[in-house]
Amino acid sequence: MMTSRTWPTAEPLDGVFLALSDPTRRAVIGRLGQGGASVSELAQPFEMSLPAFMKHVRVLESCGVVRTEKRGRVRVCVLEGQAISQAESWLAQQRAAWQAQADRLVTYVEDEQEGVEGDRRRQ
Amino acid sequence: MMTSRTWPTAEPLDGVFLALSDPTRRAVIGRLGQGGASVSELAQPFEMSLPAFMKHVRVLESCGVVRTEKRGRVRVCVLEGQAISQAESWLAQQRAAWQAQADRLVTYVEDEQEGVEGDRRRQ
DNA sequence: TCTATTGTTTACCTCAAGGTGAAGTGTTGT
DNA sequence: ACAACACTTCACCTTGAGGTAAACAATAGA
Repeated sequence: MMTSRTWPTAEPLDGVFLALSDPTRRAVIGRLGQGGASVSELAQPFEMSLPAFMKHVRVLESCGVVRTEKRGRVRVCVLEGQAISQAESWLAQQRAAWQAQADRLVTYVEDEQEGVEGDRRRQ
Repeated sequence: MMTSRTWPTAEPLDGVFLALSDPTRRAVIGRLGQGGASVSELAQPFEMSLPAFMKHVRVLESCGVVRTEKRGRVRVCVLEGQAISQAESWLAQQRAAWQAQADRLVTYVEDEQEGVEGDRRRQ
């Protein structure tokens, strides 16, 4: 229940990745990649009540993936590239570290293999 | 309550991003970037019961981010690069689309601005 | 063989996520 | 003025995520 934790809860990436974990919200992001849109415009493809859909918008907004602004009675939503970029570069870093380590492993195994082959030749 | 949905629930990315939304699990991924480790080795830095930690491992495993294997009494965990790569490229795609559209917008505004300046010159 | 180590299972708790319907608020267009 | 529109708020429900404690394997090492 997170009574005591080594790191402060709710780091920025928590929210971004949580937001990305829902297909509705990923679809919204995809749509907003083509340009801004109103809430009802965004909601149109989904079989879901408006209040439910608004929650998704709020989730996207509160983690900084989407910025919204009220113009008259319509709320306009636009993508905010920075949050997505941060998530992307975290992933890139992890993959790079993993790849580097995997390469070292392969090199090590190849060296071992050479050793074995050497032994075989020596037989 | 997801009684009816346009897309099938539980797409692969759902699980991966959900897994990434927890700081404990991100830390585990970071650790596994340096190479494989046993569960208790991984759990050591965390103030958390072992069963609780095992759940995190299972989450990482069931979405394909981590592969585990039982050797004797110890369960060895290793990173599986593919799942992370897929998440990464989804994000890269979204950012690219957003950037392309943002660039088009800037171009459009610049053209408008030139028009205005032209009008100003004509005054 | 006995004991410590390393998980694993079980039962349980709490809270937040994602959804609903119904009623309310503020704008816009006629 | 007033009807239609585009949210917004409210009260509520169900499920799953993340955590606990305690008891139960199964393997490794002395």
